[in-house]
Amino acid sequence: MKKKLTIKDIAKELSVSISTVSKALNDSHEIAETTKKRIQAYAKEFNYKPNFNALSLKNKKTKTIAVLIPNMLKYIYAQVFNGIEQVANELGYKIITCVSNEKTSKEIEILEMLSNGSIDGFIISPALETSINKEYSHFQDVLDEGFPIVMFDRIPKELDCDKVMIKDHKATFNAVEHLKNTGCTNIAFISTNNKLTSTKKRKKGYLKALEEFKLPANKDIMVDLTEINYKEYERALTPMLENNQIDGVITTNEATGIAIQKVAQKLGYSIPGNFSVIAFSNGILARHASPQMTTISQHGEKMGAKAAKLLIQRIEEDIENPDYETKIIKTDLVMRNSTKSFLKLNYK
Amino acid sequence: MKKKLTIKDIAKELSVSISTVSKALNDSHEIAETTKKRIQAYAKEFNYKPNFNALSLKNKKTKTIAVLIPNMLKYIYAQVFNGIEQVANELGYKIITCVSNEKTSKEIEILEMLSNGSIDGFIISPALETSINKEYSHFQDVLDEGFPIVMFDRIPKELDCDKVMIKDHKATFNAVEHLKNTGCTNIAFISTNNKLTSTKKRKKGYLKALEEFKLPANKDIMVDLTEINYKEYERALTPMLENNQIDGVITTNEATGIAIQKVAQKLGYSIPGNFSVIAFSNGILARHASPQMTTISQHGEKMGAKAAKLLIQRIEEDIENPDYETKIIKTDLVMRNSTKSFLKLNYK
DNA sequence: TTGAAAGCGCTAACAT
DNA sequence: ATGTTAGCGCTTTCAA
Repeated sequence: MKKKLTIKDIAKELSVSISTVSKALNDSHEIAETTKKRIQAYAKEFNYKPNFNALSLKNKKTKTIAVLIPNMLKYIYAQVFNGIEQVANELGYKIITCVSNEKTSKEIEILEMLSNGSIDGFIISPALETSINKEYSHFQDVLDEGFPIVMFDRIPKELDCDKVMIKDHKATFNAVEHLKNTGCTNIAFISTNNKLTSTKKRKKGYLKALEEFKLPANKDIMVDLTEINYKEYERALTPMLENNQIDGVITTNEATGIAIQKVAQKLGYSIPGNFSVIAFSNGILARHASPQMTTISQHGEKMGAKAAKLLIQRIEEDIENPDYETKIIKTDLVMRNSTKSFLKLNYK
Repeated sequence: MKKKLTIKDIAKELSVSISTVSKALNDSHEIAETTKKRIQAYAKEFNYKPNFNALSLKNKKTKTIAVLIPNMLKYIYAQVFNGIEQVANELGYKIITCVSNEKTSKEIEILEMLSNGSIDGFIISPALETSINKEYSHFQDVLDEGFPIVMFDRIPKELDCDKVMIKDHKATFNAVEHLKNTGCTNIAFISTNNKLTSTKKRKKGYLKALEEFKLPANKDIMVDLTEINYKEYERALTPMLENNQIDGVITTNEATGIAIQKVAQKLGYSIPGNFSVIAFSNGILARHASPQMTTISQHGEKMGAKAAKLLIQRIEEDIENPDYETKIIKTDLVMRNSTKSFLKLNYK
């Protein structure tokens, strides 16, 4: 790598002291206008840039945040990343992006690697393994070292830190309400990770709504697909539709929503004529499905943006034991063509 | 932020000199085994981690690479990111991820921000705006400063640097060949960014194949959808199918492939019975389409992995004017259900 | 075998 | 208005 221009070089070249150069470049009032101009002009001409590591070392601030997510290929995480990126960029922060691949061991490695002054704080959605085993000590360690963390999506309630989350139970409750309002009477629930707290909450909201609206709660039409590859979804779901009179389905992700649509169509149902589908996560699949799928939007970008704002605020206030906040992002039903329309759409 | 443990602290605590601690922690042979053990034990107990910025300042190496992509929401870029991430992680590198949002100005900003010692090198796919206007001077500036760059996907042939690319013309050529082999005789071509070099090459390969296989080349069935929102794709494509006897289509991306499938189905075609589709980019949409779509895989993860390896190699060899390499990633046809099957599948 | 000192690039308190 | 110096945390040369 080519040698970079430093203030020392400039000082020597212009026959002034290093500190004069430093002050001039920082536009200090204690430097004469003329020398300032001279120095600034030189710096500009030769494209001087203050060395990042020297500054970070001095300031004990890197203006860099770490984003730790389970998997960038999942649209929701890419959306969250996008939200974070926008805010970070606006506020002059860089992002170091890391992927846990749903492995606790990888998370530990990453936290270890980054808690050495590389970054000022973390935005994290824990790995599946971590969430299921509730192994949060590595997060706690990092918190104890004084790093601010903002958790999102899969949130350990055991950890005392800032959080950005959605109301999963409310989201499914609203989805059931909409299905009921558009005429569904036998609503199924399909999940893909029933050990995840968020999945449990989603199911809870579903059950609550069934009760509230006096709809039948039938275990045969509550299916969990954990451990089943998405290629097998259709096969796995066929019996449920064959053996039950289902007219509405809620799924905890898009791929499952698509699968159930295909199965229903194969069995002769018409969507949304006599079969409605609402899927969690307003991603790219729903928009391209046939018919386009009504979804529960978790507003990934908004989540990311909020998380980034919260984290950067914490970093910059830099106080010992702050009052941690939990921000709630409202979910929305994004109406498309897998559900009938209903005029009164103000679920709250 | 809490104060971190430094070698100075350890030195004081154990009543040895700073340099002894440094050497002990680096397992230097010039330190007595007993003192080494003592120091290492202490460091371990109190979770000492060498300060990243101090090391980077000293070594003029950050073990960090920048990834600059147009948009993380596009699956292909998320795939490339994934490939980069895996290799980088393996080789002990961090990744700073930046998004240009297809804007040249954002690219310039980002390069400016990162070329100050934050990172050791770049992996870049230029923004649309940049590619179309062939405005590459900001990349050249960074190269001139001595930063290694690996370009992928959209490649400026004007720039002298390492590159990882696919053979776009060969890819479409093979796609046409497969369609011909499975009985298609009137093959359409739909693109979405006809100003992009890669799109031009794809079209060239298509035309070349038509010629080679003596298939009709009809301008009415070569459509470009630049500037048209994906929601309008179906409407925009309907006339072409209505007014022509088309039995095969190649599209330059997945969303367009899905759209043409829907239009064809609406017009009564059966896929792949009398209508075949091959789309560029083996992403998530193709797998969930009805029918599942045959695609041209660009092997995003492989591209990313190769780019990362190449970049890190350049960083670590650190020589003035290396012989830049251009690596070619082979594309593949991923056979699904939007094309008929054909036994002899060895296109080369 | 251990330690003192210089230096990476920068800032800032403290002279001059 | 400008310069000297110490120090951020670390490595490394040189001296003891």
